[in-house]
Amino acid sequence: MTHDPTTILHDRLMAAMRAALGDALPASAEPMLAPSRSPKFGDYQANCAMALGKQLGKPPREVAQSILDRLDVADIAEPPTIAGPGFINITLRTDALASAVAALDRPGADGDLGIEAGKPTSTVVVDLCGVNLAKQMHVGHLRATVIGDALARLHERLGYNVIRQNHFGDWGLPIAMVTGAVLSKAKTGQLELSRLTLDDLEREYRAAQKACDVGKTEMMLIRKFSLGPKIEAEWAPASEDGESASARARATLVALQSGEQETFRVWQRISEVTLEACFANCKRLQANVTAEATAGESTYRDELGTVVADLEQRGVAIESDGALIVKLDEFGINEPCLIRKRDGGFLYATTDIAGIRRRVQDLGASRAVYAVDARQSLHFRQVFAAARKAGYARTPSGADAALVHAAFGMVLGEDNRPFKTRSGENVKLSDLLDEAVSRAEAAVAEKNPQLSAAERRDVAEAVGIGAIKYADLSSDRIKDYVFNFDRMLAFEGATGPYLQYAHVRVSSILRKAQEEFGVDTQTISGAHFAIGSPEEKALALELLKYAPVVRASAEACEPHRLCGYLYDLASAFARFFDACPVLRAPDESTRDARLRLTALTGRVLGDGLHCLGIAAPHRM
RNA sequence: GCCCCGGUAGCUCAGUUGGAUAGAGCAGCGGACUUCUAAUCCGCAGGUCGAUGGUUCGAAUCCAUCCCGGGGUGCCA
Repeated sequence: MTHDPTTILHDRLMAAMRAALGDALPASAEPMLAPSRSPKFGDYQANCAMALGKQLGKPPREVAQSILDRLDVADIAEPPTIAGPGFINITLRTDALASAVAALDRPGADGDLGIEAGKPTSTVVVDLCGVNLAKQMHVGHLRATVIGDALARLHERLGYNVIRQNHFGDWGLPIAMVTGAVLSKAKTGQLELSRLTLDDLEREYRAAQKACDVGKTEMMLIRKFSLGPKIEAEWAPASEDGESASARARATLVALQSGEQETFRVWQRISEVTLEACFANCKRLQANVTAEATAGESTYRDELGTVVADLEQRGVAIESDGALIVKLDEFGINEPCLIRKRDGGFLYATTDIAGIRRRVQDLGASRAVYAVDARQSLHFRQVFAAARKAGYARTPSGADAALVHAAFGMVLGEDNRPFKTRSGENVKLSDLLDEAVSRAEAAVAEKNPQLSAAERRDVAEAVGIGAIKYADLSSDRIKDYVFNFDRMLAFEGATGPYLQYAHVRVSSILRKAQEEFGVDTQTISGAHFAIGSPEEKALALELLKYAPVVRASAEACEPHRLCGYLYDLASAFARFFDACPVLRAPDESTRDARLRLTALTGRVLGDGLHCLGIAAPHRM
């Protein structure tokens, strides 16, 4: 039997509504039960009477009264009251609140911390990270990695079978350009493959790209504005250089595609070097992105032809101007999805359609989430629609898989422009992490000088990385956000460190309880909850919200909801901490009750931070 | 041109299927430490929710039309 007051009150209200209104009750009617905004309105409020009053043409207060007349909640609540236009305010009985909180703490029918686990699982695929071959990770990847990993963790926590997909950009012409460049430099001994670094690769990538681009824009402008044969002739040699570089790249691509050994081996080595750095960054970010979760675009190379042929054959795709497109007017999208160029080449939409097909048909996803830049929004609308049109998004059971673009905004600098270094370069992710950690270390050294050097480093790592992650996750992901070390690492206010500090205070109390009184977690979990003070009550009510918040956060793919909740919880705990002495409580049973409340708060904070991928240290 | 996303306190942001007096944090001012780690807590002040109309018992939230900012828009990814 459940102890969750929300469930109980919901069901009782529903029953009372039926009894009061009978057949007149609209089928869609809901009690509209929600936690009250302010303690003066009770603990919960039901807002259904106003809506029902409107639908039935009766005064809302009358409707509320007739529901109350048939509402039986005496076992868990004080007598409900009607307020304002027809709000039903409900205050829980303290014994009911205590047993509800106790149920959270005791895995059972309500699950651990109120989250049911072990339900038959369905599969959710989360696209995240999205690094590119031969390129450093930068701030853009930060969001794709941090948000994607948090969404994966949220779903995992709810018992879904989660498959992460690091959609690695390791295929195509630009990739062939670097591969060709590295290959020739390796041959001449200018580069040693075994000592290849990501910095080498990035340098080669840029050089190769420049070599192919040379003269290109100039020639385009000369022709566009008809600047004459003389100027054209001046630029012709440069343009030819660019052309021949591009031709070499195309030749390399052909070699790569046909699996020519030497080229392939170099490409593999480049891939290895890139991913090694990527995994190191992810590990440091505490984002679970590994080799098993990485599926390069190259892994689709044999599927693209099949997919395109299938689409063409079934008339899903049609020819237009020599290209192959999927029209999407029926989805309200004017721009068709281009899946094959006039020259026969495939596009990134082609790969992404194949990606949906793989996720749903092969991996068995009933939900595919993409943590990708909001600028790709049209692209995903097109690709999702095209996949639906093709039937690739239909699961074996015949249901439509949910396709979700968890779009996020840009990271901005203080000037409200895209976050760049002073020289206009992308900021390397590893530099960003280094700086956050070193700033955190300075702060930790100042705040807690007793820590050993080794412990200080560990704490700084947890705090610095946690600060960046919380800052990234805590506002609505669709919005751009301004990156500011001072603000995210400021140890006051709604930050990662604040949450971690709350967790540390819990640990500290529990440690002392053990040291001073020999009270350990076993003993505590047997203690009775007694909700006395307003601070204890507020904390208890906050704890009850945890499970619904995790569910809503995962459902909407919005980690910021959990962030906001954890801040509220940490701050309810801080008020409790301030007002209610635990170890120096007036008597032993109060002490143990408070210890248990403290321990439970610590568990929820730790669990919540874990869902966000933020470390929860025991000291700081 | 068309499409998408934003606009809430000086700054950074929340705001559940429309609900009570629009909430936090920072910055400002004033309090609380022989500490369970003050990386905290309490109080004060701060608002034309971009604008105007509409829908209704009730709108930051829904509808319409504008304004401002950002992004995207058929052969790059």
